[in-house]
Amino acid sequence: MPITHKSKQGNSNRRYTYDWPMAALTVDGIIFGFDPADSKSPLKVLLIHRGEEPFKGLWAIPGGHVDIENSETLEDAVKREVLEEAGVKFEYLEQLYTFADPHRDPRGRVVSVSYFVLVVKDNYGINEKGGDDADMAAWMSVSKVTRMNLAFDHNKIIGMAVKRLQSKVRYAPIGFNLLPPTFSLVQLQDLYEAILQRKLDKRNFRRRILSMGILSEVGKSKKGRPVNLYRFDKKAYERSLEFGFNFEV
Amino acid sequence: MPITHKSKQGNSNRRYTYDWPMAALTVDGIIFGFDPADSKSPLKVLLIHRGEEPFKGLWAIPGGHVDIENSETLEDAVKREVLEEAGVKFEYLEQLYTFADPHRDPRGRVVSVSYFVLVVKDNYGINEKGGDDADMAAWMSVSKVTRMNLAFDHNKIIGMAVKRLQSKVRYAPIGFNLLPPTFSLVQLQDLYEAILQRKLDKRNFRRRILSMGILSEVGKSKKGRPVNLYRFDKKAYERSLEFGFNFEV
DNA sequence: CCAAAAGTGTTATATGTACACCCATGT
DNA sequence: ACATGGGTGTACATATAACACTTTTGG
Repeated sequence: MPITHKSKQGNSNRRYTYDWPMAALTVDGIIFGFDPADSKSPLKVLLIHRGEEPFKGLWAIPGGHVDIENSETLEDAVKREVLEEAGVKFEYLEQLYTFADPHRDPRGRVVSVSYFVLVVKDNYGINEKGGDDADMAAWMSVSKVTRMNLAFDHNKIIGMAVKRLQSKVRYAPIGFNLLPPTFSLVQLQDLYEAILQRKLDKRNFRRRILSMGILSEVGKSKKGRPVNLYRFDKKAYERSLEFGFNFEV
Repeated sequence: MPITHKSKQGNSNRRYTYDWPMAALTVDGIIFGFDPADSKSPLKVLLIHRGEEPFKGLWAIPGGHVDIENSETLEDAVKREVLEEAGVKFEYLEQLYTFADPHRDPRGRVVSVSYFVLVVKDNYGINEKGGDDADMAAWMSVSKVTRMNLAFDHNKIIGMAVKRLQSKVRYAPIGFNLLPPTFSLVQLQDLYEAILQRKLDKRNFRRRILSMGILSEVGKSKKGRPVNLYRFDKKAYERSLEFGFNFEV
């Protein structure tokens, strides 16, 4: 039975006893970022290089145990883990799916509630410790990651997260969470093209986005040819919602 | 990182001890059924009347513990609980959301993975034990349930399930799982109107559904005026999918 | 003056939406 | 013969999709 494990520490405080075996509860955060500098595949996901077994040497989604003792919520656990393991603060968080296959972790029954996280990649302060064997964080292109062999069932998890991002970005204004507060329409379109993995018509895209009335103009860029800059106007968006408005790209 | 330790204390009952407190893992099934006999509010959800504390006397969603000892999957747990508690076999099952608020159950930390279940209501064999104090199952109108005070956080759960049903029924052919294998277009439209809570135009609805080419005619009803009967043609639907077809109502 | 990237309208086609009467049956 | 509920087509409005050139700047 997979839940049986020898104890390693002779004197650990095993103070908590139950009538039945219990599952461990963890959270995982699939952290997406957008890096315009990589014009080939700007959509990134943050992974951790595992320094320990199981799956030592493979890349994995950041995550860890929920602190039941301190009544930690799942969302707080994700925030904590993502900050600890990846040094990242995020804008947008949403529960993705719960993975609970009995054999997904060779150490025992581990239930993972996965969360879908969007960050402005500029804000990162991740631990990119060169060739070190310890845990190390890195932004990797989604297109590359989906062809890698990841730890645990993390290929499946990332696959689901990417699908969710692709579908949700089309009917909810979540993409803005991947951009700095102020952005150009070209940047926004590049973001959508990276996520949806197809080219969009420039004029149709601009007309559609602008006609929604959820962007505010905040001036022009100073360097180079003046570019119109916008910010996402959350207030205007919420006002529109009340009149049955539907965001849709 | 030790996760679980199992030990026997004495010979009588097995005790399981851990280094940290653990959360209990349960599943809940929000079971929807469609009852054309109730023309006023035909969309039903199956609830259990609680015979014990906490929340004794209130109605709740059927559910229960996952059998970790026997490496039960979450889906198997839902199937088992729903069959045990409600006597129902179902057609369609999908994970809805994981509810894990630290105080959602007064007895301790309980994480519930909820599942969204569709059944053909004719097939039921539920325990409707009159005025008994024991657990008792009943089909209740969704419109009524959303105005009742349910046990635990079950109002929230049902609210989310109804929203999911409403959105998903529009872009996936899941509604057919609430109807008998053979049905008329009028029945199908009644179903959609009950779920979406608005009237649909008869001619537009029929044209749209038939033009998808995912229904097969299987003859006419014998009693009364002849009514065209159809079945959902899953094969045809899947073939269409490969050519980029999108179900949408 | 040339390269690079931002910005801008019009037209054809497809899709969605509104709407009212006839027909077959059981009573 | 009448009440009930199933069945059917058209016209108009709106939304989508395809398409190429001009402008502004820095080098």
